[in-house]
Amino acid sequence: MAKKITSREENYSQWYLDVIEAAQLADSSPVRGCMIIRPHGYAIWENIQKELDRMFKETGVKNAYFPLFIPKSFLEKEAKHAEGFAKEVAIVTHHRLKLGENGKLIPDAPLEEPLIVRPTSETIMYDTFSRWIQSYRDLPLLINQWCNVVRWELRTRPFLRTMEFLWQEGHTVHATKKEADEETLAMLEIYRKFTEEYLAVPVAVGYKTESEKFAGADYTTCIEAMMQDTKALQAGTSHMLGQNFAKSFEVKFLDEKGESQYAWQTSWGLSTRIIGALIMAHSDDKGLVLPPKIAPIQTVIVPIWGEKEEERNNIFEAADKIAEELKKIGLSVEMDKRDARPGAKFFEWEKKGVPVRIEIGPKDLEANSIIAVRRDTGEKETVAMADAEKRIPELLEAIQKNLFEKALEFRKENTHAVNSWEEFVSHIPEAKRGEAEDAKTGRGGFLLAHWCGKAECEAEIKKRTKATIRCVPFDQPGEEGKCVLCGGASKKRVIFAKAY
RNA sequence: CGGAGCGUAGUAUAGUGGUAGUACGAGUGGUUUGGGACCAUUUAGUCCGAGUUCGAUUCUCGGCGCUCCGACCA
Repeated sequence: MAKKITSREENYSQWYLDVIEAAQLADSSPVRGCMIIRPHGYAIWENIQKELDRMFKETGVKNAYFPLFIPKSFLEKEAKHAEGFAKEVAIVTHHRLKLGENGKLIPDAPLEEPLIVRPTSETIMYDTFSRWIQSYRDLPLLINQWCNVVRWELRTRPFLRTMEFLWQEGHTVHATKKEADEETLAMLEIYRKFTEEYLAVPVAVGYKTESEKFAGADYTTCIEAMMQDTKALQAGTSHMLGQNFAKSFEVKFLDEKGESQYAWQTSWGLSTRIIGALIMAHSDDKGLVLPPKIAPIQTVIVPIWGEKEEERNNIFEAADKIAEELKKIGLSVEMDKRDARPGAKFFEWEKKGVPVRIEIGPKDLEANSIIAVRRDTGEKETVAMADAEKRIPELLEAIQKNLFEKALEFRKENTHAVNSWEEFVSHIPEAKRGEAEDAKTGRGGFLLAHWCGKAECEAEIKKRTKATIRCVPFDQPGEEGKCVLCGGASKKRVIFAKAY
């Protein structure tokens, strides 16, 4: 029997920290809520970067880098943006330390203007963009930046909400509103495609409500995923900024008639939070389950040998040959020749989420075959050595497909159309200390319900159930209905869910 | 910053007002190797401080630490 790592029911976040061997620094630490990512977790991030970067570049986006520090005056320029981020920024006020009498270092030399550690880079980038852009010939400007940002959150959760996180933020500038609208949706589509096709995590796409949109945007679009505990996770956002920042930062251009115009802008981001989504969407009690397209190791080969040295050498030779063949067709292969028992190795690679394990032992060598084991289903099959380079990619493809379908099926099972308040609250999970007022014993999930569009109703529902509007989905058909709370008129259902 | 709970070996856990156990891990020697090996052996622990007591790991108070929950959050 496999040893369970830690029960998901008891403590979800501890469980996935265990499987990925990552850590969040404790609350008592001065850098509480920051995270440490070990090599195996970081390798996943590198693969995410690689694929996203490729997709961005196909649309003409170029990478650049801007300063970590933002002058306070920059953040003040766009009023809504300033208001939205003021509560959660780290501020640099000094630029030197002096040695005190007791050996303690004391901040010295205050800065004339405090610097904000970027919570996002709109302001510092657009100040520069205003100088880069002169005429319509300079547009569109399509810039992306891979960096870290800091948001001083009161309560953190590993990967899902950390004080410092890694992300990419894209910023584009356009001559027309239409072009910017299209860009906003095009980038969201890249996020959807990436998340579904590479991470095998199905997502709902739609608009954020006014109360949930990005501070300073005209509107925000998002992808929302469902985790295995039925809670929702915002996995990526794409914002139409309109001319809000253009007006604050003087991002102007001369059009074909020689007239000065404010530009239209978008920004879009996806962070290390997506690793949390990946872990929580697929993993089981044996550990991580990684979709083949993003797994740092796609196949691990575990040779099994007896006591005879000659036999061992023969097995190693055959294993090396298989590894070479698989590497030649582009797979990432790990060879595990360590002197340990096979069972111990199996468990270790399962915990790390490697999609396919290959076993080669004396019996297999004799039969000129190998054993291939799928991580998602645990199924074992015998494959002729000559067929390995054909069969292993097939298995990887099947795993990728199966993971997505399983997650999609789970989401379907936990999505409910509800038509009354009684029905709505019947799906809200049982109340714990200090939780939702109207909670019953439901399983949660996505609730498709009518909503009148008023922020007061949205807030009241949140207060009573802890469920928020995750998005106003693009693909919901128009349908006359009544707001689930106040009975006001509604033309479309929205997705309510408890969120991370 | 509030509310609750918990502090026993590297980790996970028992137990007791009088000698602190077990498992895993780690070290050594040997036998092993197709699902977390076995035998022998070694290793290491009651968060800190004060009080009650002949005696405190246990009871009381204070501190510190950790976890969970809440406020905050695109």
